[in-house]
Amino acid sequence: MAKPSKENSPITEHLAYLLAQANREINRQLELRLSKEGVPVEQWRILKVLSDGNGHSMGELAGAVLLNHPTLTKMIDRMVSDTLVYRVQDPNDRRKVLMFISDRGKVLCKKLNSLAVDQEEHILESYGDKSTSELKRLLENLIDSSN
Amino acid sequence: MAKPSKENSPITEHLAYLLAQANREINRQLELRLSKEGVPVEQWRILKVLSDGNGHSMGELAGAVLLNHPTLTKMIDRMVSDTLVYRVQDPNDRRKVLMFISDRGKVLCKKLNSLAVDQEEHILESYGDKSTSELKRLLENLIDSSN
DNA sequence: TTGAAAATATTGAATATTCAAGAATTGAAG
DNA sequence: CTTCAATTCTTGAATATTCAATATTTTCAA
Repeated sequence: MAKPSKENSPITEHLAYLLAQANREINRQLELRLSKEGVPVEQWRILKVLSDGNGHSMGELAGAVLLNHPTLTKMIDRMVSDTLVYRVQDPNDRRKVLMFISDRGKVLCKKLNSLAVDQEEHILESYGDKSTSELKRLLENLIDSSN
Repeated sequence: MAKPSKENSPITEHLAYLLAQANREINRQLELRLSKEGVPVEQWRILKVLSDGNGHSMGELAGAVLLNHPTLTKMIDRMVSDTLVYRVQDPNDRRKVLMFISDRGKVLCKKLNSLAVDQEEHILESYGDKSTSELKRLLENLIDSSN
């Protein structure tokens, strides 16, 4: 009897693959909803983080919304053109730029939040309340243990 | 006392966000290992799927390795240049192209598999055996329930 | 205080991905 | 049969992302 070796196990059994697959699917669904407002998922993330009303530096934002620094800069450029957010130089550290959400951004963010909540509720229905919260817990732990 | 409304919950509590964050982190780690052989994660996936020795059509492959069709075509072009894989027209349906792994591809795939297994073992150590298998199970269910 | 190193954000060129259109083949209805 | 729609893959142009280099400001040690 051959020993079961991980090297030969199908890709569908790798955690990295399962995460990628699940992420792709859930993200696709969310994308579909947000496209009603013509906004990519990343912009929703940005608006949501900024909607606490505080100024957030680019570096901080990049980490929070899971984007590389230059990618974020260019996305913010577009959002500034659309007057959803605006830049202010940090008075305490002039290397930094603080990002703020505009009134127009707040209005859009509300609409997007409700579309996103729609999706979460759809997941709860088909996947179950218990599984969902258990999955969230495990993901949080995984993220913590990876730092 | 204000009602706790999902619309205002921080982004870190959304399943879509947790999945994206976990995926990004685990993928980053895997990327780091595979970079030892100078191979992107997607190419490892392709080689792994093809390493069953059978021919796989482009459409089938695209689904299995989580890539859009045109993106896969261009990645396969590179891998053909590197003689890791090769194309054969499907004799039963000449619209299709069957992809096969080459001997060189097989050798590379073995090295990559062992790097990937290293990572899985590293996760098992820091995150735990039980959590990992439970997380995998939940992810599989989520994926199933999304179809 | 000054000068070198570190931190922060942006830019431009190189790469990669995506969208829409095209080419080839098959299926199937009339 | 034949023609028209559907399937499969590729291509080219438009977009987006990334890498490396740059500019600015701050920090901190000498």
